[in-house]
Amino acid sequence: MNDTYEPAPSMSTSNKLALIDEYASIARALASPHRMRLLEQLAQGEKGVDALAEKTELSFANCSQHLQELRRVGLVTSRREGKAAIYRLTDDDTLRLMALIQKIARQNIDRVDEILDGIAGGIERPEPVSREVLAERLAAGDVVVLDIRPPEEFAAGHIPGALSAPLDEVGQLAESLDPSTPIFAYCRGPYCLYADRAAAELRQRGFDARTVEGGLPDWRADGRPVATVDRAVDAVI
Amino acid sequence: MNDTYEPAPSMSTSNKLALIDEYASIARALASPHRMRLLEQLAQGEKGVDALAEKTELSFANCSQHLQELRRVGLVTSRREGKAAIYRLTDDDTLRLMALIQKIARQNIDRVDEILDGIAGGIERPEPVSREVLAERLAAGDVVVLDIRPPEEFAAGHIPGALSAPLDEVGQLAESLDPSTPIFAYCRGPYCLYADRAAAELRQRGFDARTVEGGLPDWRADGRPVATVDRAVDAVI
DNA sequence: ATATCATTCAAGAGATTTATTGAATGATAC
DNA sequence: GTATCATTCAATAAATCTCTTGAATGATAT
Repeated sequence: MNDTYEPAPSMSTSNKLALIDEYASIARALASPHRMRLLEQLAQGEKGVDALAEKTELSFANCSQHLQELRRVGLVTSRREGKAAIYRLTDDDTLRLMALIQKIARQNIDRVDEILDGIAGGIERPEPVSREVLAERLAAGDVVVLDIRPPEEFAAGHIPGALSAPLDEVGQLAESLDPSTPIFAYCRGPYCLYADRAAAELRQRGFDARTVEGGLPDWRADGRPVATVDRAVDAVI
Repeated sequence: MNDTYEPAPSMSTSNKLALIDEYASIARALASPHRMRLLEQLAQGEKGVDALAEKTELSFANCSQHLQELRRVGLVTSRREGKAAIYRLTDDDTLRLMALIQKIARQNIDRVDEILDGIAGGIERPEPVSREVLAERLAAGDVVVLDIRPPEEFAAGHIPGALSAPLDEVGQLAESLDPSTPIFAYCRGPYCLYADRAAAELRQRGFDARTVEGGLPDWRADGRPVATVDRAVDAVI
């Protein structure tokens, strides 16, 4: 950009700035709702460009360009499989980054509450229940436990006895539930909002719905049992 | 913004998108080298607008606008002190977010190496030394340990026996060191690049300089002793 | 080789972001 | 009250990003 007469007495400013530019470019890659949605899709498992274009309702070329941008900064990687290009998140750091951003968004309570209130209808949110309580009530059988994550993640591992209830289908599922039975909802973890959104919607429909502290990873870390779904072939890797 | 005719059958799409927009806007706030530099400055401690404008070489109004953008998304907060507006990072999550982005940048080894090689001059980077080895060599007294963090952080706590060597001053300090004595450099932690940059520069000058695994927080977590600097009044909070 | 399909590249109009300028605000001192 | 200083606001031109279009590539099948 500028600097041409840099005597470089110590660390040269241009190198320092080059690194900062690198940081900024990673953030820039995340700074688009479309790319964020692409990452959310990829968080559920690797997908081809066509599937992603369809899910995100982006044009083909546009979707491809966004994916390339994400790849350029190392947030996703791709491989070819025949004619198809399969994209996936590079590693857990990408997930962690998304989770951290979501956590910060949540802590912007003032602003996010305006949005969440659109979901919750102004009803006050109850405290999450601990995993210990969840385990007790689950053993007693007097609660319904919902796994709000995408079906792929549910299949790969879930709390035994939980029902798979992807966010999109919570409303539909609610019609078959008894409103007098409490509902505990969980998702990916403390920074994931799926369970919050689902519980808010269920409370709005008159259910006694609460979220669970932490998500499946925390449950697993407690040393508690995890169930998987055996599907036709190798649906679970 | 838009949506007026949303029957909201289950989770309404507009709420979902509103949240994703919120995430993206947080990332967008980070997606500018200038704002990233402002955050780096603020990571060293709270500062007024004038100090930040000077440090980052931004015009006053421009600096103020960038800070407002960071505040808008909750990454920093401000308070008034007389006529001055003092800004600081909202909480550790902002630091964590920066660290994670830096880590991802570092893992983009292909690209970042091109930049780091500009610092390292193509010399291969040795493995970091463990904190255990550091403690032994420090006790034996046959190494120089450098703390590459900003002076404020050094004052608040550092490895006993370490010299404060802010990145900007490493080159200058090097002139007073014996090139035959190995140098161990540390900074904030595994995702902070200060020590890497300092060690690269020192190696380029002919020193045997290596980084330490982890940073001061890890050292502290090991239960090892930490020294502080007592300054005039309440420099250390 | 040719055809076909999925993906990528390249270029341009349109929208958004940025830095600058100069004026407005808010807090303190007189 | 007025003056002064630090900061913020508002408006504009320049730079950048985005999406669309249509052509180019790469892999497979015929």
